[in-house]
Amino acid sequence: MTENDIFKALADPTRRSIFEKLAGGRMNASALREGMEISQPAMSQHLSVLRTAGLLRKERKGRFVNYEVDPEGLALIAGWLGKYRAYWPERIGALKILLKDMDQ
Amino acid sequence: MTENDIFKALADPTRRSIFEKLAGGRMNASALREGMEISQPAMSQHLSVLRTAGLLRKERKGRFVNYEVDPEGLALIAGWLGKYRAYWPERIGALKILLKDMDQ
DNA sequence: CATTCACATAAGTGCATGCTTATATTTAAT
DNA sequence: ATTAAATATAAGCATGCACTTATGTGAATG
Repeated sequence: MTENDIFKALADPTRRSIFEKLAGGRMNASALREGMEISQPAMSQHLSVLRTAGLLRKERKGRFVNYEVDPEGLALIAGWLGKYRAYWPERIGALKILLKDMDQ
Repeated sequence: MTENDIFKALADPTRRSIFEKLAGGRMNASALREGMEISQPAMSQHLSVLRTAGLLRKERKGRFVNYEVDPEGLALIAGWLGKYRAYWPERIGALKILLKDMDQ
């Protein structure tokens, strides 16, 4: 779970799609594949990369495995972004919210 | 200047180092190379990737070319991070500590 | 207990990517 | 004008990476 793992994991558009899907709530690997035109092994490999990076957690549930967003990874990105705070544009709402939360 | 360009650009540790150096202020390509053990063409190529991604701006100054952080790219990352705001809060405390440590 | 289902792992393949050396380009200095 | 300095581009190469097919593992169901 390093900065490098995270950025490499997110460098792939398919993995970002998977991550985005999971932002909607926990889901198993088969459900994730629906409407994604991706093979089962490919999905499994992508999930492994995202998990190793600290962006996802997994939890076995019988013969299914549920995946969910792991805030640890997001915190690391936020930390990285925080280093460049001096350059954050004023107009960015999301950042303003982040900034506000961090200042408390 | 797409989300994909940005994440791919940041997936390389050398490029992240270059970007971090530039966070300290504008600098030309030769100055950036100092203490980095990287060839001139490699640096030029990295700068090109970062610029295409929208993470850097360039400005010719005589026979030097100064590079500086472009907030546009950071805004895009912030926008991406913003989509997962629902998962931020629990970790904001740790993030605050992280940022505090980095300020020293 | 045998089969089926959900998922993981192994091994191989083609393309992307970061490097190299060589050369071009642009501006400054002599 | 010539030369030198700063940077960019070209072409080739080696490694990484996302995919494939095939097979393994672990759990439910009949």
